[in-house]
Amino acid sequence: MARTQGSHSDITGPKVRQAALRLFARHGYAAVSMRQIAAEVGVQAGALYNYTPDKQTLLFDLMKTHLDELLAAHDALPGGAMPFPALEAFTRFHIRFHAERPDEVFIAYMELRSLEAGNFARIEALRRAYEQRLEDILRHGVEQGAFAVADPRIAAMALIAMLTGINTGFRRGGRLSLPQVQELYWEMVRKSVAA
Amino acid sequence: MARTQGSHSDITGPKVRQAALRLFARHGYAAVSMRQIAAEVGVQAGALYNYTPDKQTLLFDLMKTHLDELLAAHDALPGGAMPFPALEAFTRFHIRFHAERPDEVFIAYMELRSLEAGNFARIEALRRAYEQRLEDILRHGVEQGAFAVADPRIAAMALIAMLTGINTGFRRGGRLSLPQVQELYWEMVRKSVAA
DNA sequence: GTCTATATTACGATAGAC
DNA sequence: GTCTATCGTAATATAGAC
Repeated sequence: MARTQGSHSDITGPKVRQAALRLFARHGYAAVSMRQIAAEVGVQAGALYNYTPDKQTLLFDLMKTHLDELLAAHDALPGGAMPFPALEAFTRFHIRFHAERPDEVFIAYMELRSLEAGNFARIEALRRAYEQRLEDILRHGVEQGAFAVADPRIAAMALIAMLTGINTGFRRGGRLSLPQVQELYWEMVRKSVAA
Repeated sequence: MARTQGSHSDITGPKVRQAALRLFARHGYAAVSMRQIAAEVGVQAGALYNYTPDKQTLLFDLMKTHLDELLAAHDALPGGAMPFPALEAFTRFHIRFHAERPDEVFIAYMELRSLEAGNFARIEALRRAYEQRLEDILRHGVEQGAFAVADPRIAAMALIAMLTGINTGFRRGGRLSLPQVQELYWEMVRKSVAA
C-alpha cells in the first residue's frame, strides 16, 4: 500500500479532538506538539489544519465543549426545591459527571492559563456560572434554615474543590466503586453545611 | 574577596529560583523558556547553567524545597493528642502555609506531570507523606469516637483538596481576611467529620 | 560568573501536488 | 483531505573569550 488518501473528515475531525484531549491532559497544552497529535491520529501535521485554524482554538474548543456539556447536563437534572435533596442531587451529579471525564476536567481546570485573554474570559464565565448554581442552592438552604453556612460563596468554592478532587484519587485507586465514593462525599458535604 | 565585577553567585542563585518559580506558576513549566527566566533575572540564558544543570532539575528543586518546608513546618507544630484540636491545628496550619505560598503550591500540584519518572516518584512520596499525616489524625479521631468518617483515606484526600482550593479563590478575592477564611473552612471541616 | 556565539533540534503554520 | 516539503522562528544546552 502506497499511502492512505481520500476523504475522512467525518472520522478524522473527532479523532483530532480526542487525541488532543488525551495528550493535553497527560502532558499539558504547551508540552504537546501538533506533530504529536497528528501522529496519534495517524496523519501528517499539516492535515490537522483542516480541522482547526490553530492550536489555541483546538484547546479552546475542547474546554468550551466540556463546559457547555456540563451546564446542559446539569440543566437536565430534575430540580428539587428542598435544600438537602437539591444539594444531594448536585453532589452526586458533579461526582459522576467529573469521574466520567477525567481528561476534560483536568484540562478545564489546569489549562486556563494557556488560554489567550478573550478565550479565557469566555471559559471562566462558564465555569463561574456552574459554581453559581451551587452557591444558589446553598443560599436558598440558608434562607430556609436548613443550612448553616456563614459565606455561601466561599462554601460553594470549597465544596467544588473538594468534589473535583476525586479525579486525583479515583484514577489512582480503584479500591472503591463510584456509588461508594458518591456516598462518602455526600456524607461529608451534608454534614459540612447542615444547620 | 577576589571577586570579579560580574560575580553575583550569592544573589543570582536565589534570583534564578525566584524567577523560575514565578514564571512556572504563571505560565506553566513547558511554556516558559530559559531565556525568559534569564531576562527576568537580568542575565543571559547561558549564565543560568551556573545554577542548575538543566531546566528539569530547576523545576524539581523548586518542588522538593517546597514540600520539604511543608513537612518541616508541620513537624514544628505543637502536636495535640486530642482529635479536634489536632484537626483544627492542621486545618489552620494548612490554610496559612498555602495561602502564603500561592506560586509554590500551584507548581507542586500542577507540574507533577512535567517531572521525569524518577523525580516524580520522589515528589509524590513527599506529597503522600503529608496527606498521611491528616489521615492519621482522622483515623485516631475515629478510634476515639470523636469523628465519624467512613474512609479516612478518602476523607483526607477530600479535605486537602478542599483546603488547597483556597488558592484559587483567595487570590481572586481580597474580600475576606486570612483569619476569616480559616474560620469558615475550619467550621466546614469540623462539621464534616464530627460524630 | 557572565558574556557572545553557536550547534542542534524542534516548533507552528503554510504551499502546492495529487 | 492528505501528502511532502519548507519557511521562519525559537527552543535547550554548550564552548570559549574575558
